[in-house]
Amino acid sequence: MRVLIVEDDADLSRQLKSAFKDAGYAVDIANDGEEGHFLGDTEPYDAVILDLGLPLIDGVSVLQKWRADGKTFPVLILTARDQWSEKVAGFDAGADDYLTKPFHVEELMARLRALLRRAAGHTTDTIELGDLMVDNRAARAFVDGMAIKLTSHEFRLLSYMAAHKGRVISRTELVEHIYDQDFDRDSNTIEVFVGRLRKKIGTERIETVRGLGYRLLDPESENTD
Amino acid sequence: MRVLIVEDDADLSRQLKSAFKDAGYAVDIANDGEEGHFLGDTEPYDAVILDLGLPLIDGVSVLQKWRADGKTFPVLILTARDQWSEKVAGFDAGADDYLTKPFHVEELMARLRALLRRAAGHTTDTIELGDLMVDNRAARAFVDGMAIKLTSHEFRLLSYMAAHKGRVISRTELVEHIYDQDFDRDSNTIEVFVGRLRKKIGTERIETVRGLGYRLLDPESENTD
DNA sequence: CCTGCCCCTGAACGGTTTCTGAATATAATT
DNA sequence: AATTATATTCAGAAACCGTTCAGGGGCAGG
Repeated sequence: MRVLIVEDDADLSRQLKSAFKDAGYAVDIANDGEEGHFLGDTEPYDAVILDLGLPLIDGVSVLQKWRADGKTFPVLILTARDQWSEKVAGFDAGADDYLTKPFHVEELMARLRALLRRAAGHTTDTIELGDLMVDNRAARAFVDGMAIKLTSHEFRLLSYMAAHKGRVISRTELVEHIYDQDFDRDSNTIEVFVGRLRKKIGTERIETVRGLGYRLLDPESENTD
Repeated sequence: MRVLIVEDDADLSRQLKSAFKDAGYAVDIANDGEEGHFLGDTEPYDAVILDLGLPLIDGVSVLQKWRADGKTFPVLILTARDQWSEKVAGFDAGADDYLTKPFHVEELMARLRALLRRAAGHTTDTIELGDLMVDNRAARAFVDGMAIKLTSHEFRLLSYMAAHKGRVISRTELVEHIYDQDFDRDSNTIEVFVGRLRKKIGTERIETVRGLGYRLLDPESENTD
């Protein structure tokens, strides 16, 4: 983890740098708003600690610039005591947290951990198979970046197959996973859905394994020959 | 957005509930740690405000239990002044932010907005979807710069959908997040609200995904065809 | 304290999409 | 070529959704 500290009080920044290094972070220091802005813009930090009272450019402006440029790293701002209106301004500029000076270093560390933990909570909900992408969170599928319109059962089918891509999946298994309990399956609904799905995402993507079921092909891991 | 407040001071919790309702949130109150723990475990909150000094079970324990159970909603803890060691314990138990009593309600709101915003992956209080803008801070919406008159529930609906733009949101999820506890969802109020909202912001902005729910379109990221 | 207004709720109805199941056509296997 | 498995097509049925409306409740202004 790499952290940027933008702070003009040299004593404080040195102290913080030392404490953070001990805790296992890589730390950069900027002594004024200009330098801070430049570093934040050009280096890939995991988090930033930003003093609001800075020479050259003030902290809120630096933060606004970063956010306007699409920087998303978590930012913890440091403010003087009893400046709660300033804190609110900082939040509205896109800060994720703040701390009032003076503070205990231990508390700053705890807050930083909380921010990093939170930022890491990203789990991708999408599955890609060549130029086919299945987005389970949005309940959509894309071919070549183009959204495909699928009905709810079509999507369920695709989603399940995508989660088990490359494997042969029996009709029974499909039925069990895309329908709830009571479904009277002496009908050919699965074949019908596979047909409709093929029409929408391309026939060749779903392979029929005669006597066993279907297989959704994953171009990444095909050793076809 | 639906919020849980766990606070034993009845005056304070009543005051907060009223302020939050005015700001367009659905709010539940728990008066002690036990009730708070139960509600947080069983209801899908978007955020929780948790007092650390509570009857029956203390706040830190409640939080630990939630996190151990895999609850990920953002939690803002309230502490008495100068109890910073308690705050650190709260952070390590998985809190996302804290506020020291006494505080300005306005500041609590700003912090809550920041938490919700962060949970939604945004950095500002306003969300734009083409020429539709949702301002969560002012609880207003604009189309083409013109303010739209929305009732409180219409706004809640829009706000929640905007926070999850591009994603399909089920009716159940909508009901759970725009109403507080006691609501008998054997009705079609959601459809009614969606209808009214469409009439105000334009029908085409909310896509119906049959069998799944609704999706608020984000023109920035549509490659539909 | 009362009145009027606005908003929310819940139900009914009608139109539309989607699902199902069967019939028919095509492909694979022996 | 016969047999079996899978595809395709289609129509009726079911599920789903949009709309409308009346009743009721809360809030603000009188």
